[in-house]
Amino acid sequence: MPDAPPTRERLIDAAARNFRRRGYAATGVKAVLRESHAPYGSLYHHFPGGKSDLGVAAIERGSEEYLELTQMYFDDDDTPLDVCIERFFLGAADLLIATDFEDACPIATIAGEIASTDAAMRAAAGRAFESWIAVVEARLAREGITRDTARRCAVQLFCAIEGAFLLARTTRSTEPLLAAGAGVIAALPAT
Amino acid sequence: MPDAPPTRERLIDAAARNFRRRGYAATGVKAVLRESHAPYGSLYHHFPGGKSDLGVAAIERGSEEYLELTQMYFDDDDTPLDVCIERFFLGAADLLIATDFEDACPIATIAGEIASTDAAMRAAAGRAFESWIAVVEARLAREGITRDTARRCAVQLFCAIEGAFLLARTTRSTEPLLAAGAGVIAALPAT
DNA sequence: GTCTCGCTAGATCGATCAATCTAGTCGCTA
DNA sequence: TAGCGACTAGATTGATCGATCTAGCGAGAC
Repeated sequence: MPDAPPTRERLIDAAARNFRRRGYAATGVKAVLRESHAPYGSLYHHFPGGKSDLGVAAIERGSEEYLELTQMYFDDDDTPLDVCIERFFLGAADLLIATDFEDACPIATIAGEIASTDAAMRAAAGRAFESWIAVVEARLAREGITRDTARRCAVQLFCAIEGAFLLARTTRSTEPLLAAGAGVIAALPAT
Repeated sequence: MPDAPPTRERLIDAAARNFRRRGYAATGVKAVLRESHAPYGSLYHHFPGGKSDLGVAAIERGSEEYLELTQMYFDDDDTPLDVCIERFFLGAADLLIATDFEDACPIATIAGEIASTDAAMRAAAGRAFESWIAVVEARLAREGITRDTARRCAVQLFCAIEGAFLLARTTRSTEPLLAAGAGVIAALPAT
């Protein structure tokens, strides 16, 4: 494997994109293969567990992407907390507009589908949420907010944005993202 | 159409249950037919548009169910608003526990799957959310909260609970529901 | 050189998919 | 009782599903 984007990466890319937009069950492995210009053999070489393994990899890929995005917004302690939150939700709204309400959370659609049916994928999605929450929780702690409250506010923030993504994609409006962001800021403990 | 629970109702029941838990794409019409003890002919007689028509009906069924639930919590003006909200989220947590994290929002899983692929179902899900929001918005208005703020808080509440449902099912924990509920109460305008 | 092995390649498999089809049953009206 | 429309019944269709299979490529080891 010299340098170019290798087959395994192309497979995960195509899978993640399709799973996020169309859903896990609705996306056939053949479509993923076609998009990534890979044959059957490659898929089952890199992912012996088949579609489910590919799903886990796609979730982990999305998890890392969104973790970096979250860090970008919340690890900058020079920006006031409420501004970080506002920008986080506004950025999400911009992304939705830019992709015609197709790309929102990279793992939400999959997570909803397989929460009750695939333990491995469910666990991967759970780890993703926890890693994102940890970033915001740490920032809140740095603001001097107590441990329990920081945790609660961080969890609340991701509940708010995930729900807002769902309502926004469903109603084709960014209103939910704006309302949810404002709500999270309003619920911060008084400093 | 006389009175008894006819085939059409059994079809919608089975479809709604399966779509909500396993997802729309992952549920075959054959499974729905089997569970509702109905033959192919009946499905395409009652739902000429096939699976998609059945999906719309399942969303509308779920929409009505959850509308009634929301009204049960928020139309009682004798109970203080924050208590209504707390009970709403606690009730959701109880439901998740009781169903081993299978039954949450009746339309969330479907909505996430088809938001970018099926206009009719997406519109039905959008109408559902709007109808639920209207109930809470009206209650907030009755509390003397200004029109804009009432709307924002109502939207925020459903963002919070939908996101909390997703995180709760994914992490198999009711913590997100408790955190989200507390957040919505904390974000209410001071009275 | 030639052997090995990571990887590509795609034909092929049985199962299952949503949907269509013809046939038949039942209750109502005339 | 004859006829009609609403509904049930399920065999069948072609497409597509995820997965397995054998075959071969190409670069490094020795």
